[in-house]
Amino acid sequence: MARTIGSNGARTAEAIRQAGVKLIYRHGYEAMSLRQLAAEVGLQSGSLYKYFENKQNLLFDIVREHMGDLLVKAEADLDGLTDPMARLRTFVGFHLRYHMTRMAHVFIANMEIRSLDEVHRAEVIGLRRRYEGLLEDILREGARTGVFHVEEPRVVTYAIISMLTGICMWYRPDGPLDQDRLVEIYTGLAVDGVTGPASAFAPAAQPLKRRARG
Amino acid sequence: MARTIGSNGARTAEAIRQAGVKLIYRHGYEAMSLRQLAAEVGLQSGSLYKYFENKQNLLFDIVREHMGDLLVKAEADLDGLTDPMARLRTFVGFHLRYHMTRMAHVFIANMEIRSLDEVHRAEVIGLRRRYEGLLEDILREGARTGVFHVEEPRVVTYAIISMLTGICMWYRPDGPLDQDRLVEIYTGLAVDGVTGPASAFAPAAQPLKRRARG
DNA sequence: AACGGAAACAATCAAGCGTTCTTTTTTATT
DNA sequence: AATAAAAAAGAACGCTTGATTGTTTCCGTT
Repeated sequence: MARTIGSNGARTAEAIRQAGVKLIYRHGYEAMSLRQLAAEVGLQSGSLYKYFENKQNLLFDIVREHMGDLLVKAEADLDGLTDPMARLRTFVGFHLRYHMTRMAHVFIANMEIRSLDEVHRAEVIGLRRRYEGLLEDILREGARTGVFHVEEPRVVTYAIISMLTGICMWYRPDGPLDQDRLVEIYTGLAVDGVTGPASAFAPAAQPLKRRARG
Repeated sequence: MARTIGSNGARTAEAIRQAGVKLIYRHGYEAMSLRQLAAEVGLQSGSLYKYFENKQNLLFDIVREHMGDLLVKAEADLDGLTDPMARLRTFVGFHLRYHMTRMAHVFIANMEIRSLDEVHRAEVIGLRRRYEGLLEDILREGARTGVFHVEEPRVVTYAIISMLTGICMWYRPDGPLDQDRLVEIYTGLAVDGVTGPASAFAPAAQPLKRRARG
């Protein structure tokens, strides 16, 4: 056999992409072999090289497209909103919904950055930094106008994004709580976290019996 | 050559452990080869098998010990405290400090669970569940006594733990903020998040221009 | 109907993998 | 000093890996 009946380059390319996401999500980039990937799509491993330069580039393509998509869509959602509180709520809602519907992509983009070579990694990290910058700017503006009590916007940005992204680790579409409810809960946590009184003070020493010894 | 001068089993075992953590952290479990690990310790790859049964068991030993340690030390820190607020602050402080001083272990334990075979994974997940249960119980008790406004303790547990654990992704000991300051910030976020008003209501529809389309 | 390019197969390569086994050297014990 | 045990070397194993190449078949266009 050689070219198979009904074969179509565009369709195969998309199938490889999807299978790649699935397998990298499940086994990790290094652990996924190209023969495994080829079998998933119904090809021989050598045929994959019609669709990417090498294994590394497959990963890079997937991750970069994801990060670019995330950034563009977040900016679009925030576009036109000026009130920091509205922007924060929008950001939280967007981030959560995006992550709940693309868990595999998100997981890969966050976890396999280390598997990218230096050049590719730098580009992806740049995109991520721009994305984080969206939230950081919101927090700075809210702090400036006094709506938020945030002394360290950078740290709080990391904290909130970690909190939201963590939903990828356990969310299941058929779980007891639907997406809207989860967005409510997380939005409440984020809003309370940046508006609450505790972060406005330098708190007294914690009532610890003893410190963590770890 | 065979046995090298000054060689000592206990010391080598510890060196292998440490090098294993370092390499798995840096490259991932699958990507770390035993020849790489052996070279790091100054051995031949075959000699490693005096110290573990196989590669899988090395990972399991590292992860299980970490999770067990985390659980035991958290329980010790919380021991004797009854006030939910004090317990929450203690938990947050413990978790953060532990994660700031053992970033590699934590990262491995969280990320390489999927690389464990079924039996080992089940045991590790059980330990993790017990650890999460500590916080969940704190939240439930606080909600019962009315100090906390938490409707979904399970979800909020995941949210807080993700937020805290995320510090492993960026914390550097030589950064501008010291551990105490970071504990303050994160504790403020957590406390405000569970005591603030927003989570007490079913919030109105978000002021979104449009929903995330991801 | 014929042709050129697209699509996939099939075979191959060197390198590296985890693992096992035997041998050699060092250390500790008597 | 002799001996047993510990520690590591080193060679070998069967396999799989990512990657390359040449060939064959199908398809869309003219």
